Amino acid sequence: MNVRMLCLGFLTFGDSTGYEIKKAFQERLSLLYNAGYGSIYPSLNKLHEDGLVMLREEAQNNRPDKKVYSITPEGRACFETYVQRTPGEDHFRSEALTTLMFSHLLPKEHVSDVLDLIIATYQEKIHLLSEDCDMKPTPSEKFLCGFGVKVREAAIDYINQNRHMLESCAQENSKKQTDGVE
Amino acid sequence: MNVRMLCLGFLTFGDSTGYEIKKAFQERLSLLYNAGYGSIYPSLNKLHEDGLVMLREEAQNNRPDKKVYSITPEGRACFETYVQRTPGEDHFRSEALTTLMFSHLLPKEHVSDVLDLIIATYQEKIHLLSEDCDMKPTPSEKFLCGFGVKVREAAIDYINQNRHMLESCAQENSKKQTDGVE
DNA sequence: ACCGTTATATATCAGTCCGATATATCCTTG
DNA sequence: CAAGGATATATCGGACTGATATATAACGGT
Repeated sequence: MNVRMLCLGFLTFGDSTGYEIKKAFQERLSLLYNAGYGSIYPSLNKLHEDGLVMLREEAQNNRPDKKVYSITPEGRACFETYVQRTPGEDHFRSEALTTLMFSHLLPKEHVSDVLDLIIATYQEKIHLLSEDCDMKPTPSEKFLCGFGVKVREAAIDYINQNRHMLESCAQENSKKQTDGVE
Repeated sequence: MNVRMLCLGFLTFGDSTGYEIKKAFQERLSLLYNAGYGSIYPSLNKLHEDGLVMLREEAQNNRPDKKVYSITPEGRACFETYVQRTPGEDHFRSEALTTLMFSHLLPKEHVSDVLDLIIATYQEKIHLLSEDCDMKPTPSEKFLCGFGVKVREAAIDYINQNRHMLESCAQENSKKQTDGVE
């Protein structure tokens, strides 16, 4: 599932510009997948080349022409086939948790700070998602929203219950200067 | 946190070859980060150019020379500074859940199949992690292992409790051929 | 009135990453 | 004795990220 296919997917909901597709990624899919202009505009060009979308340019006063894309029958068929394939595996990447794999090199304080940061970040995300959840237009988005909340709640619980495992193997000496015992 | 820095990080545990670093990614960090040879070998070259690692080549019978890398004092200093930065945000990407954002285009059966697949995949991962957890050498890795289990358990619970939200908005008509009502 | 920020709207580019592929040999398993 | 997996290197195309560039309108604050 690459950005190209997801652009095509968003166009099944209706005509759209690159700019609007970017917003759709952010508002509807950012929990699972995100894409920037650097991926979206080239994707739309490629889809147009391949005849999977059509393009009409709308002139605007003192702004770049709006390029409105719409999906063609071939594009729709292509996406429907694609979306019925067996999906690949999930990927999770966390810089914060990765950092904690090197607890043996870190002052104890920093380990605690990173854990607190993770919890705070998750909590804020939970807060945002909980507010949004009811307003989401489709059941799919409500489902996803709830998913994001539940998983983060479980993560916070786990961290609170097990953080001592990491904090106890970090370096005791927090000061690197003028404490010279070594 | 890119592959280059993580290679440097693994070398704080001891000297290693590119091949062994690949294994370390897989065995110790694959829950959070994964890297292939296509990233690792160029990273090691760059680190060597920058004087952050040293290289000694060990000749072997009928095999490519083993290139054993070791971290230099500059490399160690660089990594310790790097690892104390405030870490960036987590990223989660799921092709399966992304697929489900397009439930309105999918036959009901397929939605159920994808949900079952997600659960089965998570359950298998939980099984593997549970077995491995006790054998992990460092507290950091035990912590992470448990994290992977808990989060997936929460995900499975959520999916089982809420899957009807997705299944009810999928297309009823499962057969696309020779059922021609439309 | 002015200034900073956000929103609209396009596009490109360097750096980075992923997955596949290539090469070569040894060891294990059926 | 063949097939497949482990050891060990390396490269390449395609894809993605984040930053940057270009313009202008609208809005709020001082």
